[in-house]
Amino acid sequence: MSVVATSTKPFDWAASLNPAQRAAASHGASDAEGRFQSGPLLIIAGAGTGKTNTLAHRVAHLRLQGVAADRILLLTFTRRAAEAMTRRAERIVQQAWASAAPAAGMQARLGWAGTFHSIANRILRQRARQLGMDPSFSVMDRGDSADLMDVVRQEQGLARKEKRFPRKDTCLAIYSHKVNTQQPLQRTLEDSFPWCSEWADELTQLFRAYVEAKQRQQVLDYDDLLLYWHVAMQDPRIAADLGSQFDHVLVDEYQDTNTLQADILLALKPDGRGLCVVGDDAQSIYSFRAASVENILGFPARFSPPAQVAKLEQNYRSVQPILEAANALIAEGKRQYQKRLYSARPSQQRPRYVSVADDQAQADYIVERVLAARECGVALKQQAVLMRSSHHSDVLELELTRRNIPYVKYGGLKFLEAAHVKDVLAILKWADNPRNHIAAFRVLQLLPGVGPVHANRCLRVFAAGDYSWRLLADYLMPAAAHEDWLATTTLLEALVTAEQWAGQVGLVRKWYEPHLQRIYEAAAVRVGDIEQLERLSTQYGNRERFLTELTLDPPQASGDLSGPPLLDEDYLILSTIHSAKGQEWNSVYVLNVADGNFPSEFAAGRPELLEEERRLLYVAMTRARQELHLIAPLKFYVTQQPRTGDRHVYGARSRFFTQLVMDVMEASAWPAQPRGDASPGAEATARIDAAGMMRAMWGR
DNA sequence: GGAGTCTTGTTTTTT
DNA sequence: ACAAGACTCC
Repeated sequence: MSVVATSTKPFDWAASLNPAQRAAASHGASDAEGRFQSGPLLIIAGAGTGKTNTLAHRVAHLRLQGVAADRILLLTFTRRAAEAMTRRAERIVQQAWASAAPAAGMQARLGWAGTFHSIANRILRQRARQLGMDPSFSVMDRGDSADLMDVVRQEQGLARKEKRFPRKDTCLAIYSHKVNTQQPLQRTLEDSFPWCSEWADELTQLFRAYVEAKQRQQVLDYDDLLLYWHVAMQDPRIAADLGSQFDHVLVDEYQDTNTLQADILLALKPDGRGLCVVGDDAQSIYSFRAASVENILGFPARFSPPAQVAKLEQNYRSVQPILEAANALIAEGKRQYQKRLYSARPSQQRPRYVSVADDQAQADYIVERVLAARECGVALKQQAVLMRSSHHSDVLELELTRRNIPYVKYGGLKFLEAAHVKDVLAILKWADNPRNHIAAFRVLQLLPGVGPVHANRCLRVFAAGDYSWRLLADYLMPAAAHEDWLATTTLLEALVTAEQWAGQVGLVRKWYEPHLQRIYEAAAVRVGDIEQLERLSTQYGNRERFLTELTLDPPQASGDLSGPPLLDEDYLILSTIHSAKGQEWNSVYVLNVADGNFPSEFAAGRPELLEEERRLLYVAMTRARQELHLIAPLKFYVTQQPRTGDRHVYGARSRFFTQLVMDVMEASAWPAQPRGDASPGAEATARIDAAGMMRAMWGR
């Protein structure tokens, strides 16, 4: 049955789209039986060109052409993006229906929208039996995965080698990179972890044991979600079955997918029919997560005839001078889909390249400009400070706190990484999956007098008793822990037998409070976090969902210690560039634009990484609507040094700022008036800090 | 075997 | 700055 309302009614579903967007959104046609069909499509959507709007319209178009909501699969990079897109599509569909009676039984909400990882989670739970796995598996976050890796690492005696063996986080990063790129381990080591390449054999052994440990405990890490999905797709029957479940598969941020994800898509839609991917190769910034730009560059050629390519170049976000600077920057990059962003919004103000003396001056400059902009009516929320890595804002954060300017920071250390939050989650995870060794191990060591040895012994007995909670309660703990052990097993019993989810976190909080007081100095702040966790928990239907969703979609922001501000409050945005993807603000300030940071010193010497650094800066610049400030400290401090340390480097100008790029910027120094004899005046915009470079030659 | 103290080494970015 | 590991004392 086909439901087509658009042709007969005046409502134009695509009224807000330009011709290029409209073509992309409506790509395809109904066949003789009225079924909407489309060949593979790649939409190259430059920054700010209305990508979300276009994709939402495409979804809406599919719906209006009669494609059922549960036959569309929408894969996005974050949960937030999926929700935004679904909501938008829904609104368009409903507007269309308002002007034409909807067919009975049509519902607007998309059933399958989310990140690759969360969709994998759903599919795997549905089809676990077919894959010989238990549908009640737990999903481990990064921290837990690293801890498990460490346990295995210790067991294998790798920690006590003559020469230093890579640490747990590095091991996990190597493992993850290897499985996501699907290349031989040696290749991963050479390409991305050259300082570990001598350990290939030991790492192979370690990873084998790590995989076995995960299976024993019925836990999956992030990578497993993709890996198991990928494995499932190798089975022709499952692949065909799943492929026919969806008529249309849409993928957002395709430039940041990895080969594993590309293979899953290809197995889902081998001939590309119904497949539509959207992205911008110029914004590919996740190679450390094994994302491969080649996915998007090579997409058309994976099909025959090749996929159609639609290009969106009209930018609706930024004023023209910002785009000129961004275009100039990216034009110097290597392989890419050529495009030139343009905008209808003029401005007399070029992006500013501001030289400042050091970190503190950088913070002062930003505070001054932010407050000035606010006086002119630009809310704090409309301004964002972006940085390469999370700790770059340390000095600025101090200054903001001192001046009472509220802010929220995205990226960097998260809520879930705090020890006390992990403690609370650990006991919930244990109750949810008795075999979860990592969670149990953590819980046991909270008890006074119980360290790794007792914890392990207890867990061995627990496993031998086939994970019987009853037997566990009888386990004899050291005397110091007797009382707390009773409380703990009572709590576990209560959690395991609880009929409903409501109240469980409350029980845990009461149990945990004395431990918290005992373990931590300033417990008050941490109590607040636990309460917040409790509030958060009420939004989920049951324990497993809560734990899984929290792992797959952790809270993004952390404010200062007073907790996240109320929604109606105004606050400044601080964000890593990676977390700023897809966002936009009126004024944008980019921190530490100097060589060694842009590009990062770690990228030096590796051309592909250098290109990614350029794209990273490009992403940062294209977040700005009206005003863009790139701040270049002449001297910036090296991190990871004692409080009194004075290690710093004299930042040469970033190599990305060639003459061509500088020509479309406005260079200045701040403060404008020299503060003293040695402070940089207007001449500080001189191209080279020769003296600094001489010193920098000799290291720190 | 636990817990507290000293020493040493350290690659950003995150689903 | 910070965390992991080694070392020491109970």
